[in-house]
Amino acid sequence: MRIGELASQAGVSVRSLRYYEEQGLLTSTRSPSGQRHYTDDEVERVRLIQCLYAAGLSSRTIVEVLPCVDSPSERNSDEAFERLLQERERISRHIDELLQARDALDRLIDVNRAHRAQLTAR
Amino acid sequence: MRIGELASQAGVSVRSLRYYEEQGLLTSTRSPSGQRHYTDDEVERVRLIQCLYAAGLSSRTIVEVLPCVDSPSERNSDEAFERLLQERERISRHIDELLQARDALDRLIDVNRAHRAQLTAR
DNA sequence: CTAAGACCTGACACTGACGTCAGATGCAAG
DNA sequence: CTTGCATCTGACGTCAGTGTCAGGTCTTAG
Repeated sequence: MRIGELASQAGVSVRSLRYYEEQGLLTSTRSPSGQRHYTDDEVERVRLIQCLYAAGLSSRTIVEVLPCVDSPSERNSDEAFERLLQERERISRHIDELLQARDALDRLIDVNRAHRAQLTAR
Repeated sequence: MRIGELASQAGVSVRSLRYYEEQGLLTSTRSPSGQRHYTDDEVERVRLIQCLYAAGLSSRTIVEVLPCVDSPSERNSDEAFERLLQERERISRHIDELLQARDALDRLIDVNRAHRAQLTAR
């Protein structure tokens, strides 16, 4: 599959895929003319990458944890595994922050609804 | 209270406070010499702003919803209220994304733990 | 009064994941 | 063959919140 196909299947831009490769998140085989080719598996990989980005991991961090994705059976990934645990915690903290913020918004919404109800009643 | 005091009480940088003012999130009274002065209430306001930033709202969005904070009783805030609801939904969706990402990490962590256990056993 | 530290404005730097453009090449269909 | 679309590399643009520096003024303790 060529880059455009992968992009549309994974729901990202072609630009992003090239960027991922540049950052070491994704590899491609090249045709003699230099065009990138991908296997079907890469679709899932790109989706995972997107998921991690959405969770606030940076390219560099994703690179650091990739050993746990690519070779969980090898021992060379102590740092990667440690990083994985760290990021899990970070995400949990972030979720807590968002829950707090949502509560704050809910309180605001309630207060405003109350005032609006009054105005309507008058 | 002057800007340094507010900064330390609210746990943000002086730079940030000036930026908030520039963006219309915060107002200050000025001493004759031009120094900013704040009331105690502003501490809470800054904390709320920080909370909203942490939830992914931009300065512009915060400006848009501020009428709901400052004058929930007035009717001029239909758009603001609408925006409030929108942002609440956005945050909820973001929380879902984070939960998904955390699940993905948890699966990775489990797989890696399993492999590690095997290695240790040998 | 004086020195140190807080404050002022204005401006440039930075980060990171892309968008976008330019100019060149590859490839499939008519 | 050609036309048109996909792809290539390389480079610059963007956005937003904040760090940081420069050069000047204000305030306060001793």
